[in-house]
Amino acid sequence: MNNPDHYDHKAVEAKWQERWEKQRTAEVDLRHAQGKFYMLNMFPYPSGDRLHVGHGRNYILGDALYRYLRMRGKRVLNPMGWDAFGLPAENAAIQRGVHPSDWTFNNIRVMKEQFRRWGILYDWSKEIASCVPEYYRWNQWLFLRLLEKGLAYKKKAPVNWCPSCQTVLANEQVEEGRCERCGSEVVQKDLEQWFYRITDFADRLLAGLDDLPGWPEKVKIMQRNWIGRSEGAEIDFPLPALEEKVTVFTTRPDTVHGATFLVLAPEHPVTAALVARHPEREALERWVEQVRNTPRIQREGEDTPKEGRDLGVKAINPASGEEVPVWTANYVLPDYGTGAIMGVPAHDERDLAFARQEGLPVRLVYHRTPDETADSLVEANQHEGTIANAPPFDGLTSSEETVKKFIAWLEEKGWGRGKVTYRLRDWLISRQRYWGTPIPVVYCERCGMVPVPDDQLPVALPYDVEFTGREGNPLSRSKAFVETTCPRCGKPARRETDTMDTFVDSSWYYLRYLSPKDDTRMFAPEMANKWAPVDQYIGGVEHAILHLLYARFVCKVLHDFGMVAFEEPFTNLFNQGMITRFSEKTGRVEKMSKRRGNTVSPDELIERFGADTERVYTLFIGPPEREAEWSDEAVAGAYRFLNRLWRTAEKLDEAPPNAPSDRELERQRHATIQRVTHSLERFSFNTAVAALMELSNALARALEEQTASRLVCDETFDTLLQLLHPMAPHVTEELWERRGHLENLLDTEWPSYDEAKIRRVRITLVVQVDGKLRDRIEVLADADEAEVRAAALASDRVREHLTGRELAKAVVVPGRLVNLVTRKTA
RNA sequence: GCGAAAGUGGCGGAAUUGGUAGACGCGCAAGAUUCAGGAUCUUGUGGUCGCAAGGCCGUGGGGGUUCGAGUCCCCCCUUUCGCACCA
Repeated sequence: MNNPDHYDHKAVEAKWQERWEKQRTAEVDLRHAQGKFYMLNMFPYPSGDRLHVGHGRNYILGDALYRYLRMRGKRVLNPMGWDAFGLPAENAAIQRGVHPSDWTFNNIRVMKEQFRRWGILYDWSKEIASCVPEYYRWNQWLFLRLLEKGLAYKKKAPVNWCPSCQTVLANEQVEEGRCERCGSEVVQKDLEQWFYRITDFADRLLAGLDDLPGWPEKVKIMQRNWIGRSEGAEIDFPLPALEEKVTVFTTRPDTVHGATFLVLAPEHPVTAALVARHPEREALERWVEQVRNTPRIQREGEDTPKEGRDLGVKAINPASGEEVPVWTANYVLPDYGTGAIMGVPAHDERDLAFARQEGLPVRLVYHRTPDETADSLVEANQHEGTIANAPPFDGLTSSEETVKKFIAWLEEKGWGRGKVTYRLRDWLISRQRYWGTPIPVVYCERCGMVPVPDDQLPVALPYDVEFTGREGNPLSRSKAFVETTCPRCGKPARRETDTMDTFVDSSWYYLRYLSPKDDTRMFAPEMANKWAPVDQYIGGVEHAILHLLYARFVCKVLHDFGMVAFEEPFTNLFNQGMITRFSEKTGRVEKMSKRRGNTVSPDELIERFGADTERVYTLFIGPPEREAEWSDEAVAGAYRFLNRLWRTAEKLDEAPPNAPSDRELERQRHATIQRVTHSLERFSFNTAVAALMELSNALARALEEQTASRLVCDETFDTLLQLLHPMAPHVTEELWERRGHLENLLDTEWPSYDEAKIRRVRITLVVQVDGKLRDRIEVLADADEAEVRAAALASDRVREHLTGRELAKAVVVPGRLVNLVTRKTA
């Protein structure tokens, strides 16, 4: 590249990357935490695909922030690691015959090199990978503690099974009835599975959100919805036929008198009992089976059509004393509330639809008008009116108070009790796959399930395993792994072959960075309490629920164990938006991905324009929290900008010793420092780059027109390099060095601005006619009296109202807001 | 259906939070350079009327508050995202 129009970005970038690596620029001695700032990018999964510029946005953003904070004098820890367990590694093994471990470490090598080429500074001395025994043994250790406390347990339950991935999925991993990873339709299976009791923490997870002002509102709302707290009551409906009770959950116990039927989920145990004694038993069994295997959730839009069967017995509504029929229907979910509801068609849309469809009676509790009847009901009456025919509550109107009175009454009568229900389910952590953390328990014929003792950890994955793609977990076919002895009695025993969900790995990794090599404990609490919680966490919104909820849960557990002093792992959270681009395959602008064939390779981009160009363009593309469309053409703009900067450096010595408009360039220089500083505080990198382009243009113009002095041009240029460094680290370091500065640019102090130099005064002229306010005129000018006058005089609006003589007489005081009261002569 | 965010030139987007709308960049146009293309540089670029000076219109639509509204209030429309039979 001998073209004089371009600087040699390849040489410059290689030079600085090598120097940063050699000097271990990003390494932090964790023993000193004075002025600490812990920032963290979500650690990536080392998949076989090379990172594209869409991924780059995430890391470039983090690095720019890192460099900025460092220049602000913070002691910044910015570590990186690998979320290295997971399905793709195993699939690669099946498809290509590579061992998941070898495949993963090779990918790590490749990705690490990509980070280097972006000029990203991570403290690699703290690197972790979740797939090594030194890491995952602590997953096992934590599992054992949870088991001791009853927070980990095994139960047989209907679970989501992905037939394509051959494993179960957590609720959080099912989207619209499909596997979030491969898109296959998920089926329900009854399996023995391991769970973490996250539901015990539902209230704390909910309350904790209020202490996170640094989190996007959107994420907090999503978590609140996911936890789905609702207050109401459980009510027992006697079922004489079975000599037991059916308990329902409702948020509207005040409508209990209007319950004209019960509906049980098809999965409800009482359903099974009633089906068994039903005359049409076989037909009903077939129907139940079919409902259970049909996903409840429709693709989009409408609800699944309601379908139900009369189970042929009556229950007793305790409030009204009436007999009500007991049904089972597909619109009642088995795992919410008690899996059974009271049907109150008058006051619930769904119950009304079902009652109308099946010809079930409707009974009003609340009346909006005295003559309102059940037949006149067009749609369910949700919240309005006055109670009638529901002694002893007649005359009450719908309110929280009324609900409380009903609950108290139900409790007094022994018919029910107040109850809070959550949508949140326990976290299903078992996976029937090889490439994950083995669950450390063994099964002994004599002792049953026995936890592996701490001193036998880690339970390591065997390397020598066959990956055939046949059904079942490859781990269960490894004799060397499965066959063991009982730690309690020494008799032959079998190991658990389920492995843990990879979200277990990522639920506490931020703590491991703080003592990555400690082989005596999960992490060092004294370090954790010095450096954690994470001050700034950066990652995609796709983790708004899964990862972030689990990490918050585990943090609270560790807090309860006395291992950390805090309850929330991430103080500030930033979700960067996705990069999109037109896809030839789909014909639409979509998220950049290999599958859609719309990726842009940073390797080629860096080859042609350099990493700094990609960085500047990526940060300039738009507000980082929003989605942005990649433009192949617009990249050139960033490239031109950097080259112009390079050329400007060569012209600096042409500036004259003295020049007329120093003041204007000075003003702009200080204003730019202010703008860039404020922009970076708000993650507004796009406007920061714009401000720097403006300053760069102004400097180039001043040099061209010889209007600013050498001294001011030099100062302006140095400031430009400093402010630009977080965005374009290589080229700025190179220019900085060439200008004879001895210290690395990254280690310089962020420039400060002089408010007095940049102040523009806003002057408000109040125009009064005969003592009455007529108009108020604002004039913007530099903080100089003469200029204020000139600006005021130049204002058309002023001329409309005031004569020149009046203005000349007026006293102008420089300041933030100045009133210039005068009177208009008619 | 519920919840949240957002609608500004041909495009991505600015607007010191009520004070010169369209910064910065892309694209486009003209010119310079070049055998040519590309690259680079300079100038121009919201719409409209005008030779020009300048005028008028203009931030999804309609009202309102204000000397002044992209910004505040009310009513609509559209788009995106999240949740969705949660009783």
